[in-house]
Amino acid sequence: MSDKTLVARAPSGTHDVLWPESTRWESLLALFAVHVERAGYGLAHTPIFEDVKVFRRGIGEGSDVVGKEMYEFEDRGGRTLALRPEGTAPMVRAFVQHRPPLPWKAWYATPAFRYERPQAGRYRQHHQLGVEALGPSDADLDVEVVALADTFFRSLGLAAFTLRINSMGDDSCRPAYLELLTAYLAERRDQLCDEHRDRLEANPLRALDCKRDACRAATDGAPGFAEHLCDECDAHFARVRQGLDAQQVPYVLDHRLVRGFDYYTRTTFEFASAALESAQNGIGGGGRYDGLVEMLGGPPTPGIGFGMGIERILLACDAEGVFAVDPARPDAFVVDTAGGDHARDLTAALRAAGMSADRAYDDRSMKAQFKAADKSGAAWVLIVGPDEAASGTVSLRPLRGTGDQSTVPVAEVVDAVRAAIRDTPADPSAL
RNA sequence: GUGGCCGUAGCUCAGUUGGUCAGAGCGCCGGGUUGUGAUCCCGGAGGCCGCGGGUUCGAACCCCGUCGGUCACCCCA
Repeated sequence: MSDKTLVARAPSGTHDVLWPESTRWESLLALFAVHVERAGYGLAHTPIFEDVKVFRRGIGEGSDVVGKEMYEFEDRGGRTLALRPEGTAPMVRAFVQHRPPLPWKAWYATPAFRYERPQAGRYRQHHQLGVEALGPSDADLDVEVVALADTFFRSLGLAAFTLRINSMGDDSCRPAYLELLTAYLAERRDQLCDEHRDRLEANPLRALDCKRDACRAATDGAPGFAEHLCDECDAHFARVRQGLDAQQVPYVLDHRLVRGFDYYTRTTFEFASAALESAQNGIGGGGRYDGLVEMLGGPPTPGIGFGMGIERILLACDAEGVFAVDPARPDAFVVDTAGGDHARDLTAALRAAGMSADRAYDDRSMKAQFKAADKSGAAWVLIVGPDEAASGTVSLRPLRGTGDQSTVPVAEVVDAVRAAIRDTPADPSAL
């Protein structure tokens, strides 16, 4: 393989986001920020790598993410670190380290790394938006978090998605339920698929969300966690459902919903897009993790949060034909066939006055410069040819919409463009 | 990590049973006489057919490997 093909290619499972797609990302981030900050969540940045123990303890040694998907490495000082595979554990680590006042409500936007076989909607570096709320065990906080995700998706225009929720109980009711489930599955051990027959004792919950027909049949009548919660968890879950109903957030109860991380307790939920053909249709998910802060060395502190995948959200938007973002168009484009001084100085003057301006380079023909102006989507073209240069003027011509070309003295150009923009409809494409 | 499919110009793709098969559309660049774009017309640049090896007189077309993509599984955003 030549050096060229070896180097000029993003690593497998990673991808570049260039303009104009990056404009969509920016918009998505901005919308998310406004959405969650309105609910009191503040932005937090944490390192993209952490001591590997942060993930091992929180997510769980037995999980696939920790067991076989982490980008783990040793730094020059001999520390064992890992690129973050998800956003919650690092945020909780930051909470434990700084102990901000409760309740602590924070949001994040971060890359996440998992060594998996790439396919559409599944990348080795993908990007997540999420929130975490620490402190209250109040079920209304669960409702707030879930509803925040739901309304965010809808604000993008997404409609073809479903929300599934379940309760994973807590320390006081999970052992008994696991025993019940294990006993039930043990009686049907022969019906389970190979994999889950082997994992029955280690993690019986996994069999519940197995997609193979054998397992599905065997688990169809299995006891659901929601029916075997302790009184406290049962009341909590009831309050959550009541709140979602009141907020008119559609959901379905799914006792098969088992999330992959060990830290989840009580409420868990997942959003899946029905518009995505791929098996990678999960666009967001999360849950309560009342024991995680302690696992990472902090005081007993309940918490809940969600994470959503930017790439998958955008794929879902494409599939539904929503959330198209128009790239920015410059206010003015300077066409200069009189040497280039005016293109250089006029764009600078316009930018200094707070307007956006662009130009062509390399002394191209007038036709070429006009083509460039058109492609840029500029609202106005400022023309400086030999005539204007000689008379100290600039011709101002609307590129979209109606209006005649006019000529103004160079000294008045900035003001003239400012006035012209003010009178131009905000949406040029509407013309 | 396991298995199926795929990999031709910037993009979307054609390329008959291996022998003018290196092409089209879009995009890009230039031109259509004297300074005005998005339409139209003409012309041009651009690809060692992912990469490496093999079979053959000869391979984009066959075989092997490798890299990448894609689909399913696993798991998840």
